[in-house]
Amino acid sequence: MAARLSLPDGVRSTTQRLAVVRAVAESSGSFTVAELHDRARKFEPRLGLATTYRTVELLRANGGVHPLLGEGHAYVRCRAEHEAGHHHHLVCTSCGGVEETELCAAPTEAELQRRHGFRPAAHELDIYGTCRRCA
Amino acid sequence: MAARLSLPDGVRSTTQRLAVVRAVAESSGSFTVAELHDRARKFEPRLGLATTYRTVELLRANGGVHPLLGEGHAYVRCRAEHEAGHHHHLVCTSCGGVEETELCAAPTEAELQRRHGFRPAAHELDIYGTCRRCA
DNA sequence: CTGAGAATGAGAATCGTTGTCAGCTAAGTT
DNA sequence: AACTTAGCTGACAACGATTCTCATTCTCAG
Repeated sequence: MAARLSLPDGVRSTTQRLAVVRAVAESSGSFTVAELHDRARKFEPRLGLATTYRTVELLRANGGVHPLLGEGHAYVRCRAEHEAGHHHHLVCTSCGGVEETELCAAPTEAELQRRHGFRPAAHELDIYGTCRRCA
Repeated sequence: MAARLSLPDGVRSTTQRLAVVRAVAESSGSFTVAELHDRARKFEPRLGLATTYRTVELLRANGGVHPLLGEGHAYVRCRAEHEAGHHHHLVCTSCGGVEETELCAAPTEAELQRRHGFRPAAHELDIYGTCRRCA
């Protein structure tokens, strides 16, 4: 089931799309579509921003890229990367500080399927409480 | 501890802000800032959209409201629901729909204490994926 | 009660994203 | 290899959500 980073079947393989795929493959962490556009221009300088959006949407539908919560922008991140650098947030309600943790727990895919017919792709967990310093 | 739905300390309590807080308190599920603006106008018809945005930002910083990954819109939702029935959200990245679930999992308090010295009080889990209808 | 400065409404400005359309091109057909 | 045509593309207009500006209003400490 390895959703390898590639274009979906049935679409044409153009230099523009290949440039975007290559840029995603070379990127780590999360990035905006505009940043991706810049990077992909190294491979195909005539690449337009609209085409970048269209290709990102293709990859998203194909599972190669993930939408992320951002600061007003639609951030996106390579799926493999998403599974690697997985982390959650510990938010201190006293000082407002945010810490990251790799501790993770979530309902299983099987459970979500059975109870809700829902196929999970990603999750976000924010834990609120009191941090060490404020305790 | 109970993060009651209220304005942060140090800010002035105006009828506009109170109208927004009241509208959030009465809302369930997710909503856009524009929808919130409409609802809050019942209490304060002269309320402006910009002020609604400003107040939502106050509440967000204060933990009263939570941004969700939506269809390009910034969804927010009331966090006071925690006191009623504990539940989490299944957000469909295809149609933007939000479903509630009682399925719940989170790192244990013991683990959080040991690894981070963090004392958890509440948590939020948003699961993103594909809903039954969009599958 | 008063003054200082915080908060507001209205609407312009900004910015990310999507739509439009004439021209271009991949890829199957002959 | 040339032909055909539906799928793609870039440029830029359009759009909608969010933020900014600023003159005016209002809160609240003193």
